[in-house]
Amino acid sequence: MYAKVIVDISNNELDRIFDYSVGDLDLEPGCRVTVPFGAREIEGYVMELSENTDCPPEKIKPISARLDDYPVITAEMMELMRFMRKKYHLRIIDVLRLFIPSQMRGGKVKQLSRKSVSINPDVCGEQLIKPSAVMQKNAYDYVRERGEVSLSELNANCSAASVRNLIMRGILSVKDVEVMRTPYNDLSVSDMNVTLTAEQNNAVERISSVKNKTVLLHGVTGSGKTEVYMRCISKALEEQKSAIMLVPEISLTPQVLSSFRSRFGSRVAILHSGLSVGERFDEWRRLITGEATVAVGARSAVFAPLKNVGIIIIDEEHDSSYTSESNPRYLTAEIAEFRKNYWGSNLILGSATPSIESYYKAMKGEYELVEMLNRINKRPLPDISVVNMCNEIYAGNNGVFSAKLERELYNCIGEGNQAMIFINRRGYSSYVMCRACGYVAKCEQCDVSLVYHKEEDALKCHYCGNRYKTLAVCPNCGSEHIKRGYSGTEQIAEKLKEMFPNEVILRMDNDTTQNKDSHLKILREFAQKRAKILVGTQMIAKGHDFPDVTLVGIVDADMSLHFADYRSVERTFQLITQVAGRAGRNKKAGSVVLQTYSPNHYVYKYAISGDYKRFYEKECNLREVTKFPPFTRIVRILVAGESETEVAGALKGMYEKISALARDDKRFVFLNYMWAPVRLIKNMHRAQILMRILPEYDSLDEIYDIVDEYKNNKVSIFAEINPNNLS
DNA sequence: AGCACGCCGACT
DNA sequence: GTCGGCGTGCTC
Repeated sequence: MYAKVIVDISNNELDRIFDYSVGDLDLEPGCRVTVPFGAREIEGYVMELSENTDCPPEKIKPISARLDDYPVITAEMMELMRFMRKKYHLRIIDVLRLFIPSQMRGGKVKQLSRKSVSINPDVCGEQLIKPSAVMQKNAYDYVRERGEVSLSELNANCSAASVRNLIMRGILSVKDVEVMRTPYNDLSVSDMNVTLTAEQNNAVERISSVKNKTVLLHGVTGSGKTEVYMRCISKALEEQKSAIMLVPEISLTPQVLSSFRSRFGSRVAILHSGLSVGERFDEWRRLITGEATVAVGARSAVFAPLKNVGIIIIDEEHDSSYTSESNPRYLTAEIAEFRKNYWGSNLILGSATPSIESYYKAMKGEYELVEMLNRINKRPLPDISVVNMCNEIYAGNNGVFSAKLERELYNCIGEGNQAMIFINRRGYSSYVMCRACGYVAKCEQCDVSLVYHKEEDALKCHYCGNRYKTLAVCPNCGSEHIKRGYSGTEQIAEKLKEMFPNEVILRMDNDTTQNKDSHLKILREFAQKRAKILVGTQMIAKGHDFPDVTLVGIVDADMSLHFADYRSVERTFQLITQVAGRAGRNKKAGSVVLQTYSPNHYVYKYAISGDYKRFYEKECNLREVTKFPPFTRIVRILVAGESETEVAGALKGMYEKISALARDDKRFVFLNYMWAPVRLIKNMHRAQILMRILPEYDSLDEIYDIVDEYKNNKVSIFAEINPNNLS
């Protein structure tokens, strides 16, 4: 018998089966094993067992050992692997690595076990313990009264020497009991006996009345989607099925987790990056063993090793964290779709601002559309006012705040309320420039301007992370007139400090949230009202409810609008809706001040009135006319390499072959090659081919084949579909 | 990936 | 004379 093994090394040459002889090992497909490979011993996965091999017999070596007592890759995951391999053109091992906790590989984490002591029923203890051995009798009684105790507890309460003696004589028996490190186990249980609104009820009914469907749940902010999700999960559990619930990484707060814990107790397993390695491993194992049947987590939890999945939920469906940015790129919704089909369950995509692509599918009937358009308790939407920043400049105001926002800030803080100031990106107006000669500080290895970080007093490259000393004089002309910008959040925090010298101002962005839970800490501080104003990037838009926030300022709504990305308008709509939703969550009315240099852009009109449908129609029409997704697929092939000529050569070669594909048809709406917008990163020259393909040409195999042909050790090439950013 | 095998420069 | 530089080739 031969085992077809994939070795745990991510390399194109090794992305194939190696045959090993099984010997008398007990193996199944999906087992993790160790095998001799060349001169070393490595881990691998059994793909299948077969009586046949194409390999010359003298080359075949035996499997060294089986690693776990259960197959780590289930039959479903084997199929999913094949699906992803084909769809995203990934290596087998890169997909398999997504399926199991990384710390499991290489034997890094061990199962945590504890010695448990009980009375050995086969030995008559009472008679064996001499009446004089008081300490032994004590220990024996201690165990008898409790039935089973941990060895450490027993040793702490009784004489350790006597315990050892009793164990040695077999009067007490010891066994290893596995301990699960369950995160957030100490969270308080809250009562959740809420009655559903008619709309919520209708949503639950609609969802449970369909089978093997994807449901787009369009529910405005505050319409109570979470409760709907929970009811659907309950229904799945009642049918002895399991459930997967995905949320954006940033909103995996203790609040969210505790509400799931209190509803479903220990049946919930939590998977996310904040857990310790041991916790993550144990949560994963609770799922694969069936001990837990509800998986809650960020993107990667879509691979939760559950059987009999009854429902999959993707909350905030439009969120960009569902597309993996690096290495194995995949779309979470497509994975969920596969698993939904595999188990014949339902998939719910929930959002207040669905992505244009998803809503388009709902309109075409590919998805079921379920709507919840009313807020619970009929809370009014906050009042959004748009300020034209061009007028401010006319009026001589060059500051970051408009007169209106400044006035409202004073009012809000004066009345003892809280305010949030939202800014679109970090590194805003933060490049370093010499005013005498116009020199701009750039990274030595990347083709980008450096960003001044005030707290570190250093210049940093946002692409490679290199740090540089702050410039005292211009390296070009020697002038001392160097303008050091601030990052956007820093600049605003400073301005607010001037306005409110006695108030604490919190700042939250990529720089202040380097540590694991610093972002939760900042939000908690704000929730406890230890600060009146919170300044931050996207990350302040999600997660918490702050009942005392009555004012939200959006300083630069345009920033995402004029991005060179077809999704920039819908992102802006989503952002405004989400940020505005932070104001007036409670009884107090909220107001939103939105500052922009393009006040007449249609996105603001629809965002202010909260009219998603009209916005969708407008945006979708535009996409159809301009031939952007969902009416085409954008493919970007990025070539990077040390040698400029090698990069250019591969680029041209691929471009010609790809153009030839369209000789007999009109599949490309657009096809061209160019240098990447950021031409140099870490000393690697970067160039790209961009194309937009009509959806009827659904296979990208030909393009992938061309890409493979040009890959070598001089240039790295990868293809990306509908990329999120084009740097 | 990583380790072995293999063929040319500066050292006890 | 040998120690060791890292180029390329293979791993069931």
